[in-house]
Amino acid sequence: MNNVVICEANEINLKSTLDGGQAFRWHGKEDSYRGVIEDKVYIIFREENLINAKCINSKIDSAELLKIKRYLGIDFNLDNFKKKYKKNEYIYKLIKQNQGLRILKQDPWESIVSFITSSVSNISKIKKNINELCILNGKKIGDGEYDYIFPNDVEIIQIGEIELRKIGFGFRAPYLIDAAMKSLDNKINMNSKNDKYDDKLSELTNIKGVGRKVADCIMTYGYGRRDSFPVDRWVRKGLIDNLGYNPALSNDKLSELAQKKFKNDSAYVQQYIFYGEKTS
DNA sequence: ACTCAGGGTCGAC
DNA sequence: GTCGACCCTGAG
Repeated sequence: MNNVVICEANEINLKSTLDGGQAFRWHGKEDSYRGVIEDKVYIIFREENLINAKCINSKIDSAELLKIKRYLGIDFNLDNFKKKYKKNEYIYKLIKQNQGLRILKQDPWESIVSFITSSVSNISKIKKNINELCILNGKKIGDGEYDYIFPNDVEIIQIGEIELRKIGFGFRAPYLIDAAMKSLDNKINMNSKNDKYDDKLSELTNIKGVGRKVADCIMTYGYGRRDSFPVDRWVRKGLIDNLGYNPALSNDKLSELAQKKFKNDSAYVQQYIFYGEKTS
């Protein structure tokens, strides 16, 4: 189990990034988290002023180091982003307060399942649902409580709506089955990079249980898009209370307007508003 | 024991 | 565009 250095400690805040509501399978606290990326278990931790990673399944070579960095979104230049919003008092304050908060690049399928699950739920319940789903699927890859591979579309169909309801997915259970069927039928492109936003939006909102908000989350965290602006109740509050948006507007309309204003910074601006409003 | 709300969406009007 | 229904769970 070799340690590899990911970056300097001030480049990424592990707590807000790994356990702040964009991913639901990282367990730990403050400076050390354990979780699964694809089919391997990693521990990502701070030591002195460096962020390190180790893998319990195999040695981390240079290709795998790149994979981890890509997952953690280390390539995004937070300094430039911060400078750009120096004149926006509210956004600048949030960026300073939450230095090192990054957007992860997760697996599209896992994001689809996770954010369908997130509807009218809360982070602790989403984590509970998602982890029980992985445990039920049973592909264990380590000695830890949560060391399981995420179920694919076929496996979710095999588990079935009844079992999903039994482990607490509630009305979201049939939505997950619908998503799995569409994935299996190749109705969802898992590799799309340069799709037009509106095309990707309609592809995703075709899935039952996926409206604009959930689709925006999937595009942000699963497809690595930066032009999507998910608006939930927290982001709504931030936009209205602090950026002067009209409280009469729907979340969908707010998302559309914010996206127009922030363009390719949309995802990051949203992330800082979400985290800031939720933790204040 | 009872109410309330949590990273919304669906279907019917 | 508006409105009730939808499952479950932890907090107060």
